[in-house]
Amino acid sequence: MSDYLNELNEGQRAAVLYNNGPSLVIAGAGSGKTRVLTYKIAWLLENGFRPWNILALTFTNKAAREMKERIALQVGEDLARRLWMGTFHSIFLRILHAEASRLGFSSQFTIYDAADSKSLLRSIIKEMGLDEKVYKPGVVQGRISNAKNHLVDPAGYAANREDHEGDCAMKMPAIRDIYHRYWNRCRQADAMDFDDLLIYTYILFRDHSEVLARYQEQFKYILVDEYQDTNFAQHSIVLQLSQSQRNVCVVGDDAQSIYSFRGADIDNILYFTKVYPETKVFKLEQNYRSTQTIVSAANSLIEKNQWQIRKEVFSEKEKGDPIGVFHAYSDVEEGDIVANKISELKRRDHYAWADFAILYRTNAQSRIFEEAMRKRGIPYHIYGGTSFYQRKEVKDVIAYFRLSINPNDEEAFKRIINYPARGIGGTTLGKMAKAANEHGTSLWAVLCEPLSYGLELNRGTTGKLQSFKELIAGFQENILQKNAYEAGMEIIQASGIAQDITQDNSPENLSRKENIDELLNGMSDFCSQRLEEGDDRIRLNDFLAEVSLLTDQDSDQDSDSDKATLMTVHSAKGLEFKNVFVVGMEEGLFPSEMSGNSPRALEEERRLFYVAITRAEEHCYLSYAKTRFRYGKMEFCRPSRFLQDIDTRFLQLPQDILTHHKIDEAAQNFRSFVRPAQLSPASTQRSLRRINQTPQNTPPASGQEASASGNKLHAGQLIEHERFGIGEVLRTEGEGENAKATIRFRNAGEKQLLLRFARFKIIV
DNA sequence: CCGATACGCATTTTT
DNA sequence: TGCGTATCGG
Repeated sequence: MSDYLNELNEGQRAAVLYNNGPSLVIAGAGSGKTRVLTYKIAWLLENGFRPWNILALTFTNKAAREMKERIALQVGEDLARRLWMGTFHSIFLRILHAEASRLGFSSQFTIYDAADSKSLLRSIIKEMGLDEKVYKPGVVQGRISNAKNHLVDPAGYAANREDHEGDCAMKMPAIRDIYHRYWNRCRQADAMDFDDLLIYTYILFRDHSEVLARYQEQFKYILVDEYQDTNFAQHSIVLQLSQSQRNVCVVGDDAQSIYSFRGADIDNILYFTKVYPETKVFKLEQNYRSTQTIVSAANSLIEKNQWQIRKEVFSEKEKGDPIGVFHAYSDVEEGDIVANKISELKRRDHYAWADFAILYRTNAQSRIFEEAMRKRGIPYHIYGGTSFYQRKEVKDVIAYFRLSINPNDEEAFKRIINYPARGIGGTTLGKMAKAANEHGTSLWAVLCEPLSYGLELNRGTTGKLQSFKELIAGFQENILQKNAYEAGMEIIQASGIAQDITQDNSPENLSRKENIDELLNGMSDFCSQRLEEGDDRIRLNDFLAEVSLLTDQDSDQDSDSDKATLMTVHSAKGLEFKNVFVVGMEEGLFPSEMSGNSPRALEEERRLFYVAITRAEEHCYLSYAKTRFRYGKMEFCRPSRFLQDIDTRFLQLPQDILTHHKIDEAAQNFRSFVRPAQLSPASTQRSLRRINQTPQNTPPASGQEASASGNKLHAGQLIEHERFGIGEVLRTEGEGENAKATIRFRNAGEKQLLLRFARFKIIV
């Protein structure tokens, strides 16, 4: 028996060793879930299962890659490589490539990304003469995506009264027709969108029992990671595949289900035991990541949810410090406080910058923290800009690749017909699109024989179309003889892209060139890596298949450098940091106002907060601001209701709450609240609640002491500035209109303010 | 066909 | 407020 079993705790070991039918592993945050999965696979490999008999599904390429690496350490490269391990989408793509003909697709079908699919929908909406203001492509896309995630095809959608009534309620009765057209146009283009990879896999198995039987036979053991994030389609396919052998192990944590807006259905995990009544349930409750205080605080929070699988997560690490709560006067001050705290902690406890993360609910919040960090020279790194493969120049190049592999790819066609500019404009394209639609064929077919589709073009245009056609036709013939890198090189040169981006040395062009070079480098790496592994699938179509399911999260760019991390709570899932700051803890922001009064949506927000807190290993801080700029206006904010969900025994309320008390009295705008210093937990809870009852739209220090010219300031006074917070007056100079004061703010440093403009009130 | 200006609109986003 | 798209003028 392998020694690694000794590295597991009792619960983990039981989960690894059980393989007599379905099992559900409820893995609390930080409980060593990945460890269980990897050891379980290692164990299976050592006990008679062949690697190709094991199917392991994840949600991200990164998760799959990391798990593969860890398994390789246990059982060796050779075995690990032969596992069927990957994301739902990539594994199903592999299956669909092999079985495409049964579904009426070619084996080289294109994958439409979200932008392609939106653009196609936009064309369809226009063609149907519908108002784009009413039929917003994004909303329509959401409806269709949702239908597909629930395995509803266009016929099913049209037949479903509920769906249609929903559309009508949104004044979009034609969605079912759009869906129908969209479906056919994708088939016409030999293209599948991300959701199609799931629904077509389901259809394949549903309608071709011999195919299903073959895969059921092959996959003798199925494992699924992050099961709480599966949607109905994914859940259904797992059931299809596991039906006969019933060796399926799903792992997840219902408390971390935060992707319902993308179709994830928490019920899949909550009711898994209803689908397979003989399911053995394992709970991993020991947290190896965080201090006891952090774990207890998180427990006390998630307890408030009603839809969940109860569990007792505990930690045996040290007790640790309470969770610090900060409040700021403005969003800017919040940034200052957090940045200061980071500097202070680093100095005090000798942390690396990379030990810090700032987590926010929305990307829009990042800017303020960036500025605060930059001001202090703290190196940081932001997750979640436009990813590499979404950059225009990269998409353009890839569109050439796509069209060369699949000439029916309409979106690729539209993208490059006039890039680089070759004088084929909207008018011509419009004529072609009209002809293609009327004849139910592709733009490419029209391009090849413009005359037989009755296109009226002048001679110049005909010539331009002809040469574009020849360009692409040339690629189609050539590129499959070459490897991906050579093919890519040729296309970039021959298409005129290379010339277009080297025309001048403008900074944008330089960066575009860099990106294209990076793409080429990636292609070269792709080829050499596959060759090394003895895999000769290194042609352009192979590259495309891989790259279309890749996202930026996968490229671990400058992870080696020591930088603090700024990201949304969503993107922090699965990560951990020594010190975590969860910022913007305000009503309307976190929880988001979009969740309204829907209890289910609110519970998801609470789970999101749970995810945020449980990222922390040693210290966790929460902060909120009283005012915040949103949509160009200053808004008043109340602290998040979630702050009250955490047992105050685990909180360290604002240290300067005394001063705040004074301020609020002085301003007579806020009700005073009990001093927390000498309070029992219960009454502190009450005091926190009082904060929340602060009238929502109370103006701040509405002018009476504000910056009127008669206002005399003198050194030693304490003031509260609208944006910089509390500060002490160091000195004043000048008279009347030119009167200035130098003020040392607690969190914003020293500032010189022209009193005529400064917005503040005097505290003492 | 490209640039400038206007308008409208705004969570979260593993594939 | 600030960006991305829509439309118009050169």
